[in-house]
Amino acid sequence: MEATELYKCLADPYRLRILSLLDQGPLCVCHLQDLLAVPQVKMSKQLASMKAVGLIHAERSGTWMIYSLKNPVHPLLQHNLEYLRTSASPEAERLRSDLQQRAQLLTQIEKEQNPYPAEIYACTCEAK
Amino acid sequence: MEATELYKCLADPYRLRILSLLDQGPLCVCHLQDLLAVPQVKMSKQLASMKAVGLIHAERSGTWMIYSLKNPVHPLLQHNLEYLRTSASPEAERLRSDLQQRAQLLTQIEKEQNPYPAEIYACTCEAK
DNA sequence: CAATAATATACCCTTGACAGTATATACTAA
DNA sequence: TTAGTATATACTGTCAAGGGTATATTATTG
Repeated sequence: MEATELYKCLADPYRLRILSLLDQGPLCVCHLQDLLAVPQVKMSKQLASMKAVGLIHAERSGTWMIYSLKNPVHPLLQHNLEYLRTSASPEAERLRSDLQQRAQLLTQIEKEQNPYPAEIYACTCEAK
Repeated sequence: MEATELYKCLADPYRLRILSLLDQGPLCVCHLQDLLAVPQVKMSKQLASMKAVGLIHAERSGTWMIYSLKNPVHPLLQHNLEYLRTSASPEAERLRSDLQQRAQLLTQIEKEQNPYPAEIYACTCEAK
């Protein structure tokens, strides 16, 4: 995949946030919808576009689709995510708060009564 | 400047090449036109757009406009250019060949009879 | 001032990205 | 099979990016 295509993905705040989240582990579409607070259709299309350029990968689990970064993770993507994770911009702040919310969501799924199948939680924990 | 804006700039191959070239030192529009082989109007517009978001900076010298990266160079840009400079993609190849051509152009300007004013050459050598 | 060189802008046109609505698909469960 | 849930796609409209042509601007030179 070309650098230009990757930059096009990174150039949208939502796609950037999705990639940042997926870098921590797989998530299903409904998780991503909740975390970013976007309508289903928008999420689905953003994911489809990144899948089309080979950045991410989808795997069905029942009615759920589990998305993850494609392996091996594009080194330029990794590079940028690592940078943003420690940078000081408002965008970077938001990425960090996304990750916190993700962690909360996962513990909630694990401990409380569970709207999502345990299978997905398991999936989000193994390095894909 | 927001990361998203920077990524939008990087998402165009020509803008990426321009930024890569300017990272080595200032250049005037006509140099950039020659190096990238694009029509004057296109170059002028790309430069204007990057100037508008505060990535680059222009300074007049006679009839010439000398463009340079704005100081301090955006660390995320620096990060990406450094990465691309040593990566293996076809795009990275092109960036490297651009830099070679730039070096040739500069020595040519220095040694042979000179279509550009020495002033500009001087300018391209000082770290802005 | 006239002519020329380098660069920028205005204008028009085409194309692609994105949003929203509705509908289709894939799967599960009763 | 019917209903329901999760996700994807088709369709439509809007808007911004980008290309090309022509023209304007700014400075230089004679």
